[in-house]
Amino acid sequence: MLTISQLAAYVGVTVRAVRHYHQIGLLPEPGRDTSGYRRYGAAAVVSLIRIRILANAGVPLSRIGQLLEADASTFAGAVEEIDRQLGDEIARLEASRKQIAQLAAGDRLALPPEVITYLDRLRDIGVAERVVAGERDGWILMAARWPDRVHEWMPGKIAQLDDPQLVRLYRILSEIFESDTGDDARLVEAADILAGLAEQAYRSGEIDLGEVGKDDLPFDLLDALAVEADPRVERLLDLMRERGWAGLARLERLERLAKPST
Amino acid sequence: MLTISQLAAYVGVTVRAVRHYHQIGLLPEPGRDTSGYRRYGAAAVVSLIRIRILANAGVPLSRIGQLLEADASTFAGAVEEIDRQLGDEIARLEASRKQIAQLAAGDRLALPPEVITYLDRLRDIGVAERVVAGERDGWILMAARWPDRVHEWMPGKIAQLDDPQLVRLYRILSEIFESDTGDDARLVEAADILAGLAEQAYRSGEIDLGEVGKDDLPFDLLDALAVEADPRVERLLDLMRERGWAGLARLERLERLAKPST
DNA sequence: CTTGACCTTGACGCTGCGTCAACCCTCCAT
DNA sequence: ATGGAGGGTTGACGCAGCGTCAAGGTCAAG
Repeated sequence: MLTISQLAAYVGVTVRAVRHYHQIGLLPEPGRDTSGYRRYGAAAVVSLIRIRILANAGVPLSRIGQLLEADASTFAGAVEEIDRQLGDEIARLEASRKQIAQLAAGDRLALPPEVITYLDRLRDIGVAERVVAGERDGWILMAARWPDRVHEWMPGKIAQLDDPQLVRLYRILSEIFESDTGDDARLVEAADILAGLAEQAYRSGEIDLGEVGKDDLPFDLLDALAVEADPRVERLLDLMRERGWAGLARLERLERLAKPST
Repeated sequence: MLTISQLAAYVGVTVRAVRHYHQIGLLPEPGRDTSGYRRYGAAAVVSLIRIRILANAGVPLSRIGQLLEADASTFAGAVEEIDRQLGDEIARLEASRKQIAQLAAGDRLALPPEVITYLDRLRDIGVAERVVAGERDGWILMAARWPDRVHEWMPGKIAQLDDPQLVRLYRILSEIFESDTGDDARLVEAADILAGLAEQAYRSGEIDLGEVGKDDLPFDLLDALAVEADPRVERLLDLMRERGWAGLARLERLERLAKPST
């Protein structure tokens, strides 16, 4: 008769595992000797080995009990199902691996490569890192809402960076948000340029976003994100409203001019 | 400002997950409104998205916090390590899949194919299913102790089945253990044949097991297994001892004849 | 008799949440 | 004003498969 540690050693499992199998009813509790120690016979060794064979094959403990008493066809069916589950699990992990490889390659953000390109172009133009980081977070929001559309938009966005007006705008914004002073004249200047660009886009019809434009939340979030990053953006929003435009990430023409808010 | 369910819906996670991230300090607790509800700004949305990007890539939650604040090289190193871990996990699962495929193919026991062949030969010879099952369990014990040696032994074992004496022995044992009567004459007959075979093997030197023979435990287990399967085996052991042999699975010559035990 | 190795039960820890439970808040229709 | 639906809150258990103390009782050897 074997003690629990001898049993465990023969089969190559831990004592704790054996006791666990007792707890869940997978391996029957053996008789005890006078001092209360568990004593195992050879049949228990065989049972434990068969349990481990299935467990090593990835069968969940909760199913091993049934499998050990199943007839051949039930067994085959169960094995097939477990194989499918293992396959799914492997597929999930391999998908994870691809994801993480992209993380390592990209700007460590898993943004589409076009967006990375766009952000790098901004840096080239001389845009401040804080502003680039804001843009990056904005595109994270966009990519989360419309993962498949973002790469359609980026060529247009990159092309827009050839517009000298836009470049000037970004540079002024960089100056503002890099300094800690509240230089209102600069903000007014930015608002004027932005309003001009909006007017131009509006007339050329570019501003039509299709059904994307109907979902307000992402654009509200983008504006809120900018305000959270720097409260002076609130003032910029006011200035835009004075000029007949609501919002910032998505500019909308106001029907009647709003009074400047207090 | 968003409620927790709006935040969760935007990012595509459950409310419970968001609260979990608060609990483990991965996502900072936001401010509360007058009624105690959590209220989230846009920055929280971005944080949550970034958390999910890493989590979907298989990064454990406990490491995501560090990763989000890591510089580029730290990040790259960590990503590499996580990729290795994912690779290990995938390898483990694929090993499991192979195992389970073998289970489905074999006698649903993961015994080496030679053993399956041997057991089938026993059935062909007319050995009772109970006895075959006993042999099977015995080989499970052997395969657990010497997984690499079993297939070396099987050709010899299979060849032995051509010996008419051995076939007769198996048939007598089948008769004995299929009936519920204690037919002692049959047991004596079996013991005589077995002793004869042992004598023959001993003289031809076949009985030398090398270093395998030095490990008593597996052979003790085999004998115990037989006794547990049918107590009449105890009588068989006695009969063998009377004939100068100890054990059953591995027969050893006794120096001086033991008195028959009571 | 002591020491060290082994046995016992009981209980918490890990991962990433799912799922009650029991209760409070808000808004809308009646 | 009220009631009900559909939010929100904390607290706690459950899941898989054991690892790892804790706080003892037991056994074999020196």
